[in-house]
Amino acid sequence: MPTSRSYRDSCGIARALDVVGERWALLVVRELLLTPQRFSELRHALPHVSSNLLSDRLRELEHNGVIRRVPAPTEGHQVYELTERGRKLEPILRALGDWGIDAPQPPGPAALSATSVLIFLQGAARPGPEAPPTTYRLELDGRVWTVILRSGRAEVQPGEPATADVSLRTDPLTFSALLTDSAALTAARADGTLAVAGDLSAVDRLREAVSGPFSY
Amino acid sequence: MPTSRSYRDSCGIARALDVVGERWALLVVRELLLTPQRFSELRHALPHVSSNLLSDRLRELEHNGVIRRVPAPTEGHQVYELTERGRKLEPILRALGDWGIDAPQPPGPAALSATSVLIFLQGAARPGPEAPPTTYRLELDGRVWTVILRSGRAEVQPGEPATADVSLRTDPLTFSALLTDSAALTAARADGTLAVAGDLSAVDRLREAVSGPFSY
DNA sequence: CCGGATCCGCACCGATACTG
DNA sequence: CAGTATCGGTGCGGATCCGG
Repeated sequence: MPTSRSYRDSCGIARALDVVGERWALLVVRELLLTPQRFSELRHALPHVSSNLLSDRLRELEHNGVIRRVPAPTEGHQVYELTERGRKLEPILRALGDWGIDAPQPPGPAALSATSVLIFLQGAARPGPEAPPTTYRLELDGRVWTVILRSGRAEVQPGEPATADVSLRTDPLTFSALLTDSAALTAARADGTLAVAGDLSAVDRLREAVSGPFSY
Repeated sequence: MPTSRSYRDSCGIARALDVVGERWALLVVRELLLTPQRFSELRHALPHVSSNLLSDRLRELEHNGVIRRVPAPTEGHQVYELTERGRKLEPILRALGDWGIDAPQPPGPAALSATSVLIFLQGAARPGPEAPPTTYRLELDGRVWTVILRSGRAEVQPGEPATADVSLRTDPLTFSALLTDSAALTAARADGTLAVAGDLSAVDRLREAVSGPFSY
């Protein structure tokens, strides 16, 4: 049964928290920022949420107009996607993520979803505006993304690119390491957690775009 | 005993929620946005939080570097104030409040703190830039605030103004009504929930600054 | 296997009472 | 005034089960 408790406060902040303040709610919204996802994908992206709670949150967020449940276009199943109202949470979540970057890492093994890294990449990458556009085919957790470094920023889209300068297949954690550690590329190729094809130097440009002088 | 559970997720959003995602935490931060407050003031501003939970949250937020506990300058007691890190949550809370404005009002009687209305006023008021500055002495819940309509925005400060065009004494809910309802002024004066002295027309300018053509 | 639903134990929460 | 102590209820976490 979905939760229904309120702060009983007229303030807009409290009313917002009445809707998206319950545990896991904002992380579900985060997962839907880049593309609609199905139940099992959300479970995989948020491995520490129990299925009943995820089910409750989805129902609650749907009831409050933040997400909607739609049949997937080509297949038989259904997916969850943000409504226009839910999409308005995007700048808030980005700001919250920037604030949380300075918070200590949780102890022990921590999850990292594909959406999380890609949102970080999208927000942090500042490729030199004069650099030629570079297109990446990125396969993370079995899903394909298109990343384009172009005109001073990183564009991230779900699905296959028309053409790609380089193709990567790995997990989100390894990909995250690629973005910050110049030695991670060869290490990850060696132990098989990363498969690369195409222009290897494009990976370095990705890292430089995130950590480089254009970052700030 | 303070809560200590984590999303165990490396994403910045999740780490931010590990710090300020527990129930009531962000509302405590909201209360401290305009001025430091003491324990009893926080209890009065958040009447639905139990004292033990408030105590836990304050300890937790202090431990995580969001607030700090300092001795009040002139008196014997102590107050809670935001740290520099805590203050960085201000734009996030304002954005969240804007988002929550479109959420339904909670059913039944709802609280409204002085800080909440003043934050709303500060964010929504767009007085005409050419209008002469107006200073208000505002007494809400026994605490005095200075509000100045000047150069296209509303400045809100704790404490007594040097001089004031008008003085108001009322509760936050009534003051909120003054900001949106042109008939509320005479009604509130009639039933004694509002005491006014000085330039009455200045109250109208306050409401016009919030709802007027300069609002958007 | 996917998309949940059911069950259970516990930590968190909410309300009240109590204390220095 | 500024919390602490206590206690019942419930949201949450973890596991298992079930229909398609």
